[in-house]
Order: sequence, then C-alpha cells, then structure tokens
Amino acid sequence: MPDALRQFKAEIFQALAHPTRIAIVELLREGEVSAGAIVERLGLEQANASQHLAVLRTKQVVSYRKEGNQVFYSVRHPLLLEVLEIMRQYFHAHLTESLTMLNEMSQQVPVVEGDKR
Amino acid sequence: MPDALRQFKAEIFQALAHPTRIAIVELLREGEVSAGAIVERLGLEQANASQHLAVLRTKQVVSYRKEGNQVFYSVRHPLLLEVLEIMRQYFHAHLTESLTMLNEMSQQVPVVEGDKR
DNA sequence: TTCGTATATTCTATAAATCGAATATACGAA
DNA sequence: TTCGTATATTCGATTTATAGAATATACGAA
Repeated sequence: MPDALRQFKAEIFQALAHPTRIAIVELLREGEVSAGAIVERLGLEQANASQHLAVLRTKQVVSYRKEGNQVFYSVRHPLLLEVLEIMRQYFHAHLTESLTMLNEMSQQVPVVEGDKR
Repeated sequence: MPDALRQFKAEIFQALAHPTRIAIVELLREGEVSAGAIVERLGLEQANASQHLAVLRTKQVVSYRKEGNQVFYSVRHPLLLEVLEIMRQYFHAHLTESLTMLNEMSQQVPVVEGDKR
C-alpha cells in the first residue's frame, strides 16, 4: 500500500484518538448538532470543544454548515460511524474475553454469574 | 456511554494512529509474522519496530507467541481488521468524492476520464 | 452603529509521542 | 560457560497534543 494512504488512515485514527472527540462523533450519530449543543450536552469548555471540533474538521471527519449565528456539525461519511460501531462490538468481545479468562483462572469464584452490584 | 468505554476506544484508535503501526497491522492480516520479518518487510529500524510493537501490545491490538529465539505477532481480534477494511472503503469514497468535486469545479478539464499517466 | 450571542483562534504551560542510539534480556548452539 | 542472534527497554532530544485563559471574529437585533 502506498505510504500516502497509510498516512491518511493514520490521520483519521488520530482524529478519533481522544475520548472527547469520540463523544462528539457519537453524539453526531443522531444527525446535525450545533457547536453550542455539543458543549452543553457533553459538559465541555467552549474553547476546548472548539479545538476538538477543529481537529475533526481538519482531519475531514466532520463537515459543518453555518446558519446565522450557529454552526451545525455532522459526520462527513456514514462509514466513519460504522467504524465506531465495530469498535463497540470489539469492546464487547474484548470484555467477554477478559471475563472468560478471569473465570478460567479462578474457577471457585465465578465472575460472570454472581455479578450483582 | 460510560467514560471508561470512550477511553478504551480512544486508546485503540491511538494505537492505530501511526502509519508504521497501520503498516504492521496490515502486514499481520496474512497471519502470524515474526518481529524480525516485520522489520525486514517494512524496512524499519529494529528498535523503532519494537517500540511500535510495544504500543500495539499495550493497547491490546496484537498478541504474541514466543518460539525459541523469535516472537510471532498476530492481530488479537478480526474485528480490528474489519476496522481497517472500512477505512479502506472510506478512503475510496473520500477520494471519489474529491475527484467528483474537482470535476464539477472545472467541467472543461475532466479529471477522471482522461487520467492516463 | 452598538450590543449580545455563538463560535473560533491564539497563547502559554504541560504532558505525551516519536526517533535513534545505546544497552539489556532471552535463548539456542557450541 | 561463552557466543551469536532476536527482540525489548531505557535514555535524551525533539516534536506534537492538550487544556485553560484570553482574545478575536461573525452575525443578528436594536
């Protein structure tokens, strides 16, 4: 694979490599959300949110639309949401795996079954 | 979504947020590859490769198996390869989009059709 | 024009990632 | 044990990312 393509992919991953930005993109699953609503619903500082949005814009993860005073953001391509969806599956698989291992390591103290917090 | 989950996802993305590590993971699509073979086939410095492998190990992207002198790496979960596959599709969609836009912007100089380099 | 709201940018300090060089460890063979 | 190969780790320098504070810009309303 050409190096430019790897570079491109790396930049997308990097754009997603921060909990706040993941939260933003997942919020945008619903559709367009204004910058202000993002700030409010995620409880972010305005400047900080704006910086993270700048990263997402620069790396082409989101697009935006100005309407009067406000700026509405949306995810640029549904495939990116699919990536997050797979990560969700991966997390689930990963967690299951870990629990299974724990179970095998300590048969006498089942982790999954008695898990009533 | 709980913050721990976002943190987890962010770490996976970060593990993939480097061209060299993407190259490594894509090389591992074939199956197990030794550290030495990774170094050789990607033309990396030994220490540098080892550092990137450490990142992939730490973030749970790869697993490894020691056999005598060598260490064989493999991707820990097929879902992670699926993520890369989607990125490939995204890249293609993205590229197509850009070319279409270029085309629309300069009708008199078609970009796609006359592209014989 | 002036004011107020929404958003972006710049600045500074701090933390984290990256690289190459050097060194360390693990292991099989002699 | 000593040697050689494969791999990992540590170190120091440089770059990049991040947060918060302060400031700037854009735009609609008065």
